[in-house]
Amino acid sequence: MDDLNWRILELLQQDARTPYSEIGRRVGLSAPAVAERVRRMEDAGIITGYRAIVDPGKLGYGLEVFARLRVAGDKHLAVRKLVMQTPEVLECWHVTGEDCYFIRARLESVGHLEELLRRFSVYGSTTTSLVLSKPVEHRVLKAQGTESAG
Amino acid sequence: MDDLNWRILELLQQDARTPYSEIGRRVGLSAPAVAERVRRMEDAGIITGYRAIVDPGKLGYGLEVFARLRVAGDKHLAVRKLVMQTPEVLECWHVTGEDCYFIRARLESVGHLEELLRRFSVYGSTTTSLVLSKPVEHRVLKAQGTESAG
DNA sequence: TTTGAAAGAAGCCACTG
DNA sequence: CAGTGGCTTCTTTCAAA
Repeated sequence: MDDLNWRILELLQQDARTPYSEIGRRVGLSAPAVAERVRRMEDAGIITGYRAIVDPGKLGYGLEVFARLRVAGDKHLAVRKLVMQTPEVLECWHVTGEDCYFIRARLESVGHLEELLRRFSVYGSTTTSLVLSKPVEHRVLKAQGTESAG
Repeated sequence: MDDLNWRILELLQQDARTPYSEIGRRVGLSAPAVAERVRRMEDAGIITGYRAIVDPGKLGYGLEVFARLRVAGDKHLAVRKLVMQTPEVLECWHVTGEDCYFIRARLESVGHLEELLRRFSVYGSTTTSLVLSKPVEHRVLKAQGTESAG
């Protein structure tokens, strides 16, 4: 991971569809050279994929919530299965602390939320927070100080 | 948002670089027709961008944490400014409940975490959870039931 | 890593249902 | 009015140096 790779990575994080030719123009490399560097970062697992970002609010999911779930010791497998099978759950983290699972979900309505919480409360107590706004949404990962990885 | 648009959206969420010709093949449309539908979803704000997904762990940021921040009434602007200026913060949500801000950050070490928490504790008390694993990481948003938006 | 040639994809247009 | 097919331009890929 030299400086050129970081700059390529920044550009692709901002717009995954930037043509290699334009990336090359900006970082001072030919298109095939950029393609080769990207291929290597993919192979190394540094770049794990390319995604279109959609706005759930525009698709009928106006409610975003965090539900923190406090789970009894032997229910973990069941919880994992439930979150994986629940399409409303956009992300789920297993974390340390009293609340074992952080669940971020997108819902159509408050009724929809109540239904979701009922499904989860089988496995423990939930603490729910509505998302009001997002001061930081998709931070682009940049090189900080002197980096080396591999 | 008809069924075709949803299928196009699913494919682009899975791989933002899927060629329109291949999307067309899969949904039964010509490439220009797909391009036109994508353009309209972009214009409508349904698709907000395309991003390369990177693995911070492969780039020296082995620690992922949630820090919940409880903030006094008049410190909100300062907190927003701080999270926006802090590169370690990947996402930040302003939420309802006792903890006003949920902060997801990527760090190099425990020492790095301590330093980050010190910066935030100026504005309130923090509750930190280490991320152990992610049962759900990037859920693809799909049509549920009968959808209509616009 | 670069260059140059070939394959492929995207954008533009007139035309069709 | 959305979709198709052909054409042009740009991009990617592969070979060779």
